[in-house]
Amino acid sequence: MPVFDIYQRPGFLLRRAHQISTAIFERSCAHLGLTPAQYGVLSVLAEQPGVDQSSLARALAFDKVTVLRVLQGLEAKGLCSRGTAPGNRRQMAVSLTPQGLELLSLARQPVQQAADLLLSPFTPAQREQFMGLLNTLNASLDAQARAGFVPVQGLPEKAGKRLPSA
Amino acid sequence: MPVFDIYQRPGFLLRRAHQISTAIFERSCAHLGLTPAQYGVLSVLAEQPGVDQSSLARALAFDKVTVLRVLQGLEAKGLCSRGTAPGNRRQMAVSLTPQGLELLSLARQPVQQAADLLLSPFTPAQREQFMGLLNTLNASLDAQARAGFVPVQGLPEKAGKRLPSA
DNA sequence: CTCAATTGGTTGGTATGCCAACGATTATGG
DNA sequence: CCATAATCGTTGGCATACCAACCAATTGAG
Repeated sequence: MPVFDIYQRPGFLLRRAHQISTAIFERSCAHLGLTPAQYGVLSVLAEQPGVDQSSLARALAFDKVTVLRVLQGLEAKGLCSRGTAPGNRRQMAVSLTPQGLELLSLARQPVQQAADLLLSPFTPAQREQFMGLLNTLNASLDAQARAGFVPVQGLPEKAGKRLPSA
Repeated sequence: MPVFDIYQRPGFLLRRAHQISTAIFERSCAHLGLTPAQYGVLSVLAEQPGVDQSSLARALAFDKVTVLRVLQGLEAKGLCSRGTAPGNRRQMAVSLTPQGLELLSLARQPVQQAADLLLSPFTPAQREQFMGLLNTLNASLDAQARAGFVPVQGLPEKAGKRLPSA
């Protein structure tokens, strides 16, 4: 009789790893009151000022409702602002406020520390393997996810091809 | 400037992989109306009839409130039953109903198919690597998680031999 | 150009994952 | 033995992740 089989299901291991990951992130950024989702939104806003909510959701593979709620939270804290997009009255143009940009810069270090801690059980070679395997899984099974993913800036490659590099 | 850096944060990749994993699981078990969390609870209940809710939570690394809510859902569907534990009036003894056991047996196949699909992007060697890396990460960073994890029955050779009170 | 299909944002609902706090009960230490 | 600790279940609240449905606006087909 091996170990209780649920403990060797890939889904269970992924759930636990994700649970650990968010705990580490939130502890690193506790002094900033920043969650992983909020950090992701701020990052995209810094890269694409004025994006609409649907594009923002796709850039992070979030549900559009989730993006709406995260934005409402950020807006209440004065970190971003929303307004009807010029040229398309059904879109909302979202941008960082100066405070949002400031907070994002303050977050860089703790976010990096969180990532380092998360990978700390691995050797450098294992880190490469780990990231590579996750990228492979995510790219291959992209279509299985319910939330669409259209990476920002990468000149969305439709299916497969990554690393724009040029 | 490489790819937008958030896309290479391990936390982001883990989040996406977990998102894909749950989507696959729920699609596989949609005809049974079973979520990953519910399947986990049913599995532990089958292994440890009469467990209390806190032990159940620890066996799955769930928050005790999450376990409570999942159990309320399962109870409403007639899949488990709860009652004051004999010998300890503050504990709830939880057990599977015959329907719960039946549903669990019906779930085995789709759950296995979900796991196979999740690992389908990998070669057999990569599957070993992937599971191994996740196990290493989870074991090493166990203390970072907010929800405690006490595996059931597994005789885990990692830190802290548990072996419940006989 | 007009009507149908699609898209963008919102609302409301369910499920998971946390926290803080509470009463009840049990376990511990003096 | 008794006062205090810790534990168990519960409630309420917040954040993420979905779905379904809706309306307003835009896009496309004929």
